[in-house]
Parts: sequence; C-alpha cells; structure tokens
Amino acid sequence: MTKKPIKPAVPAAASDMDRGASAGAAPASNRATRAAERRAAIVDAALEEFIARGFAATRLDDIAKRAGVAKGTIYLHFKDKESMFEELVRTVIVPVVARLAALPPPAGSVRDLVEAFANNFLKEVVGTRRGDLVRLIVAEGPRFPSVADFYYREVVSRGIAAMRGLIELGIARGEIRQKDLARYPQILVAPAMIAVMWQSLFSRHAPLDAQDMLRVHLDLIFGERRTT
Amino acid sequence: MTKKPIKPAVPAAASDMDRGASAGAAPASNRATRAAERRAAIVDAALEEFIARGFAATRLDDIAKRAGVAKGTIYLHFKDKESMFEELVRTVIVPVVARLAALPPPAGSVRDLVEAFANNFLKEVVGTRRGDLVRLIVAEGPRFPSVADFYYREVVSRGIAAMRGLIELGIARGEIRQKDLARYPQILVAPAMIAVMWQSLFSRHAPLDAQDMLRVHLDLIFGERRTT
Amino acid sequence: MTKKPIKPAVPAAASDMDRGASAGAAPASNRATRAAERRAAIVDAALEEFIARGFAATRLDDIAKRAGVAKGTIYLHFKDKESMFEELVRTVIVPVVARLAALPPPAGSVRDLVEAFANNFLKEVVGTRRGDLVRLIVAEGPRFPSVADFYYREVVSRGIAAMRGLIELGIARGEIRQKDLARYPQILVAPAMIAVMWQSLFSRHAPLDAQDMLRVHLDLIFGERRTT
Amino acid sequence: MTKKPIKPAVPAAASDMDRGASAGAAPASNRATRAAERRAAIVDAALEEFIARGFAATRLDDIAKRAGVAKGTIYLHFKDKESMFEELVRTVIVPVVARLAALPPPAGSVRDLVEAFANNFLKEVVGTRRGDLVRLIVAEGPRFPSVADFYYREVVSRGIAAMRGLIELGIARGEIRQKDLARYPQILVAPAMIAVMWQSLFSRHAPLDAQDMLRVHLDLIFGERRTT
DNA sequence: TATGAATGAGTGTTCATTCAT
DNA sequence: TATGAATGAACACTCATTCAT
Repeated sequence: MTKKPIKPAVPAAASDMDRGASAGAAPASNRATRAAERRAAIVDAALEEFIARGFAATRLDDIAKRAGVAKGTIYLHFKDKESMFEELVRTVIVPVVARLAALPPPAGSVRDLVEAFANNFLKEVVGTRRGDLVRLIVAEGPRFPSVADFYYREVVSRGIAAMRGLIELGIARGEIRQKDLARYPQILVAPAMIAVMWQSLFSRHAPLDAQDMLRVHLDLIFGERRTT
Repeated sequence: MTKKPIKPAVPAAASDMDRGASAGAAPASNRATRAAERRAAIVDAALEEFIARGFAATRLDDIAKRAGVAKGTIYLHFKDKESMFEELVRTVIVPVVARLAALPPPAGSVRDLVEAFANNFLKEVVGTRRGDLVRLIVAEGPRFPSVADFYYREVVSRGIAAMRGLIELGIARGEIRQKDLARYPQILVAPAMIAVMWQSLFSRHAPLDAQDMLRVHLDLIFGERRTT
Repeated sequence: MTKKPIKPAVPAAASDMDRGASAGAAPASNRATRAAERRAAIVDAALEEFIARGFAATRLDDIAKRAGVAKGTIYLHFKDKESMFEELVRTVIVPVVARLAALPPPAGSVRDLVEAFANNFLKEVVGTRRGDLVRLIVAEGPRFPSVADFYYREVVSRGIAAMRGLIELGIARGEIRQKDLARYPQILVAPAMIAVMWQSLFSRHAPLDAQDMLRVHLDLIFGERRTT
Repeated sequence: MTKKPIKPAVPAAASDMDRGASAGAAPASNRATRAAERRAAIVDAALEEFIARGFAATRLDDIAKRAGVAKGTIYLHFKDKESMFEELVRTVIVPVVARLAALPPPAGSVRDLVEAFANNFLKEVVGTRRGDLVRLIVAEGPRFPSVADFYYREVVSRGIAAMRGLIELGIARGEIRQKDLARYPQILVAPAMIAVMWQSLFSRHAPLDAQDMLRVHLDLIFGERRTT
C-alpha cells in the first residue's frame, strides 16, 4: 500500500512563520497541493512586503516577484490587494492563536504560568516577524476596520480573557495582592507590547533587554522573587 | 493709549494641536503672518490626513483641499511629501515636548507627581489627535528612520530619563519598593502607551477607562492608596 | 509543403522610415512580434512628435495616442522620456547608417560616386522625415550629449571618413585639384546639410532646388562637366 | 544747463552681445532708463537660458533670477513666454544685421571682401553666443514660424542677396569662374554655417579649425592663392 | 513700477487590475 | 491554471501666469 503523504487541510499556507523547515520544496504531487503552495508563497511574500513597506506602499509586483509567481497569479488566490491583506492577517494569525490556545499544562504557580507564557511570547513574537505583524496591525488598523475587528476578536479579547483568568487565579491563590488588576489585564501585557514596538522602532538607539524587563514587571505584580 | 494686539512673529504656526481657540482667524495683517497661517493650515490638514490614511495613502490634493490652499502652495512650504511628513512631526511634537519640559511644581509625593503627569497625559494625549500622532509614528517609523530618530531623541529618551528620575526619587523616599524599576522606566509608562493604541484601535469594541487603569497601575507600583 | 510565412524576429521595428509599405499590418501572430510592432509604433509616433515639437514640448500622451497604445505601454519599452528619445535616435539612425555603409558599387569616376551618393542623400534625407531628424539632433544635441556623441560616432565621423576617402581618391586620380580639400571633407557635404535645414525652415519662403545646387557645388570641386 | 545723459533710442536693450563693457551699472537716472536696463537684463538672461535649454525647457523663474528681477517683472515687459522669445530674437538680431549692413569699404578684390566678411563672421559668430543663437533658431524655427519668418526676412534673404552681389561682382571681374554659383549663394556660406553647428555639437569630439576650412573653401571658389 | 506668494492646469510616471494566450 | 503585456486612472510635482501689496 502506497502511503500517501499526508497533507494538511490548509497546507503550509500560514507562511514561514509557521513552517518549520519546509523551505525545500515538497514533492508537490497533485493540483490542490501546488495551488496551496503557491498561495503560501504569496502569503509569505506579501507579509514580508507589507511589513517592510506598509499596505499602501507595497507593490503587487514585488510580492509576485518575491513569491516567484506572475502578477496575475495573485488574482487567482485573492480578490484584490485589500482582500489579500485582510486574508493575510487571518491566515497568519489563526495558527498562532491556535497554538497559544493549546495552553501549556497549568502546573506550578501562577507566576510560573505567566512567566512561561511571557518567555514564549518573547521567543516567538518580540523581535520576530510576528512582532512586526503586530506593529503592522497597529499601523493599518484604522484603515482596515475588518482587520482590527478580527484581531480584537481573535487575539486581543481572547488574550485579555486568558490573562484575566490567570490574574484571578493568582488572586485566589494569594500570589497577587492587588485585586483591581483583574479589571485591567492590559497592565499585565503592556510591557510585552511595549517591547514589541521598541524592537521595531528604537532598538538601534537603545537595545532593550525585554526578558529582564518582563521579569521586573512580574516582580512588581507577584512580589520580588526570593532568590533562595 | 491704544494697546496694539501683540502678534507672535510666527503665530499659531504649530497646528490646531497647539492653538487654544484661535479659530476665529484674525484679519491677517502682514505678509509673514499670512504665510505662517497658511503653513499652519497645511500642517493641520496634513496631520489630519496622514493620521487618517497613513503616509502613502494620503493625497496632497486632499491636504490642499482641507487646508484651503492650492496644491502648488504646499510646495512653497515643503520640499516634497516626505519632507512635509518629517517636518510635520517635528512641528507638532516640539511644542508638546516644550510644554512637558516645563515641569509641574514638584510639590507633594512622587506618586502625586506621577499621577499629575499621567492625568496630564490622559487629558492631552490619550484619545486625542496627539495620541493618533503617536500611533502614526509607530506605523511609519520603520519607513521614516529620521522620524523615528527624532521621536526617540526628543520624546522617548527624554521621557524615559524623566521617568527614571521620578522612580529614583520614589525609591529614595521609600515610596517605591522595587529598586529594579529604575532600570525600566518603560514599565511605568507602558499602560499609558497601551491606552493610546487601544483608543485608536479597539475603543469601539471595548471602551477602556484609561484613567482608572492608570490608577490601578500606580497602585501596583506605589502600593494601594489608603482611602482616607 | 506549406510555405510558412517567414517573419523577422524583430520585424519592422525601426519605424516607418525603414518600412517599405508594411502599412497593411499583418495579423500579428506571436507575442514577440506583437511587442516589436508596438515598439515600432511607439518609435514612429515619438519620432513624429519629437520632430514636430522638440523634446521638452512633446507629451507622452500624444505619442501614446498617435501610436495607438496606452500611456503605460510606453514604459514597458522605455525607461523614461529621456531614454526614449535617446534610444529613438539610435533605433532610427542605425539602419540608415547600415544601408549607407553598404556602399554602392565603386564603378566609374569619383565624381560619379559622389554624385550617386548625393542623389541618394537627396532622395532619402533632404526634405524627408530623416532630414527633420538631423535637424532635431542639431536642436537637442546640446541637451543630450549622449545623442550628440552617438550621432558623431555613428554618422558624422564615419561620413567624414568616407568623404575623405573619396576626396583622396579623386585627388589621386586627378579629378580633384585642390589637395587641401581632403583636410575638410565637411566642405563636400556642407551644401547638403544646408539643404536639409533649408527645407525645414525656409522652403515656404524660397524653395531650394537642392539637386541643382549640389550639381553646381560638385562642378566647383570637380570642375564643370562637359555637356557632351 | 543740466546736461541730460544721452540715451539711445533702444537703450542697451540688445543684450551683452552688443554691449561693449556696459556691465558696470550705469548711473540710471530716470524711470525710462531703468526700465530699459531691466528689459535688457531680461533679454540677456533669457537669451542665455533659451540657448542653454531651448524654449520649452526654459523656466521664467531662472530667467528672472539670472536677470536679477522678480518673476512678475518679466510680464511688465513681455506679454508671455512666447512673445518674449520672439521679441528676444528680434532684439538680438537687429543690431547684428545693422552692423553687417554697414558694409566694410569695398576695397580690393572680391576675394578680399569675402574673406574680410568671413573673418568677421568667424570672430563674431562662430563659437560665440551669437552662433548658438543661430542654432537656437534652427532648433525652434518650426515651432515659431514667426521667428523663422523674421530670421529669413532680416538675415537670410539679405545675406543671400549680399552674397549674390559679391559673387556676381567676382564673376564680372573674372575672379570667379563658375557662373552658376550666383544662383546658389548658399554654397558660399554653407561651410560657415556648418562651422557654427559643429562648434555647438562636436567641437569636443573633433575641434574644427574654422578659419582654415573657410580659406580652403574660398580657394575652391576663387582658385588657390598664389603664395607670393 | 516691482514684487513674489499663490494658483491650478498640465505632465511624467506608477501600479492595481484585466485578459488574451 | 498561470502568465505578463497592456491598460488607464491616479498622483506627485512643475511652472506659466496672476494679483494683492
């Protein structure tokens, strides 16, 4: 029995950001696979270009060139430039959210949980292309309400809810003193967001040790760690 | 003796953002005054458009229309679109910085100082056009290194330094326990920045009581206030 | 066996100036052919417009309209207006030079040679669009050194050399008495050039019988012909 | 008795080309003088710019700057750019023609006359701004029929007539053998015209000894000079 | 009379989108 | 399905001309 290569439903479509090392072109058996690969290539290229230049200043020509397809091909996958941008954000964000939603085992203290979460964020977002995507959304959000909406719905509101849950847990367990914090989970993540922006904008003026900063921030919330 | 109205040499040139209620434009006496007024009108209009659409998507035609001048007039004041954007940021930011630099009377506790500062920020930046300008800089910074540089130099680095000074004072006076905070003044202002972004992007999904959030954040840093 | 119509790889690309009666455009089979035809149409139209108005006053819009293409199409073939002008001159001149370089059979006297040459020039240049092109180069040369350079290299220096050769031959054969003439072949062609200019500028004031004038000039150089 | 400064009817208006060393601003007594000086300055500047860039590419701004007047001032002297160009040519050419019309004493042989004339032309036209003006007229003539007409009427037809007169005199005196030459005085001046163009266009590729060339040409017409 | 700020029509160039191959 | 040549609307920028001072 020939074992057919198992292809994901949305194959490789989520850009390099979510591909391990799938760079080396896969065998590309049938039609659908090829199409999906092309789409993924376009998404990757578009993300790169949009991040580098913003929506309006990005040329479809450049995206096509970078993706290694003809300009017309883009229109086989996306209705127009705007749709492409909107779908792009969805395509890239969905798997990230999915992974984060698969919470790590809630073992240990709340601080440990939050810290694990923060470290993950540091590694996977701050200073990476994903961090740039966040900045891109901040930049283009007002011109793309649907993107802002999507981002709020899928990422922000969920993230806020998750953080609130952790904060309430921390309060219940006595790890967090300040009860009001549960009303503003934003405070918990604010320095992380600042770190994201800082890396994009100011890191060449004054590098920021994001990890250390987040530790200090957590100390503020959970109390300084006893260095036993 | 007739008291002649004293007109500033470069009057109101810094955009509405810094004009009190100069709406009812004066008769506009001399040439230089007129020129300055026009320039101010262009700056105002450009700011509005750039915030609404971003740099690349803004049309000089629209700026001219909004400013009530002909397209060519813009080029009497600015070399080209890019220079306009760069000078615009400077023009708008400088007086804000100048005002903030005029420190409020350092009376009372450090918390009071910080709180006064935060309230000022809330009133003057969060949810205002100035807040949008911050977002605009975040959005366009990577494409306009000179703007990012300027903003870092004039606003960020100074703000960080000022915050650090306050934090160290708070530590010295025993108001702030966590000494490490002085290494990351960003933590102090992070929620304020988040508030700025939030208002631009998500306020229609979930309004944010920025003032209350900042209070909670300060409680975190200074300890909860005794409600006497 | 069906004899397929042989099409040149770059067909008719050199403007009407070098097309015989290709007016009834062929069905235009393949892609490359179509492209070449379009390019030729643009070159023709541009030549016409540049001659009529000069470089600066010529509108790309008009060229496009005359060529029957969209304005953007021009930019598929030429980098910008300046390059178009420069390439245009090359494109048009090269085949003319090529044809002249294919020397007529060097039979008969030097005078006959020169006369054949002059008659050819009269028919093909004086009073034609090619003549206007010469005037155009004289007009725009100072603003387009590269054009002047090219023209000097490809046309002038070669023409001068060829004339010098003929003159020396004429001297050797005793047909030309004045030996110094070999130092200034320009004298040989000067009346022809004057004829070119005259047709463009003054023919409506005073028509010039260029052929007769050239005959008189040759009489001057070779001595009057015995009217046998 | 106050000695009023004698002003020329067309004061200084003919550009540097016809001013000796009037550069050092004259006392400029009354209104009319000042106006005439300004006009002359504009004419000078305009000539310079038109020669350097051609009609269409010349900016009134540059002319004004070079002339040391405001842009609006130009419109006090000329209806618009086209009129300025047309009047400019007239203004500059008239005195040149006037001077040439004041024929040198017709002493000596015809060849001496022609040679004196040619030397004058070499010194005053070839390689000078006046020569450039000739090229400018050749360049812009087709777009400015009135200029071409004027030039033909005032310069070309008169020059042709004068040359014809000299040729006929030469024939009558036996200095010139070829009687047909009288029908094409253009032949007499053709090398001189070529020299004018050559200096503008090709002198940097191959310098041309115009004087020697003209001598050879005259030898051709009058027979080689006996070097006694 | 002279100025030069202001105007706005005009033009070169770009680029999202279409469509014949 | 994929291509990329062709399109033409859109836009930044220029510059001749006007006019209030």
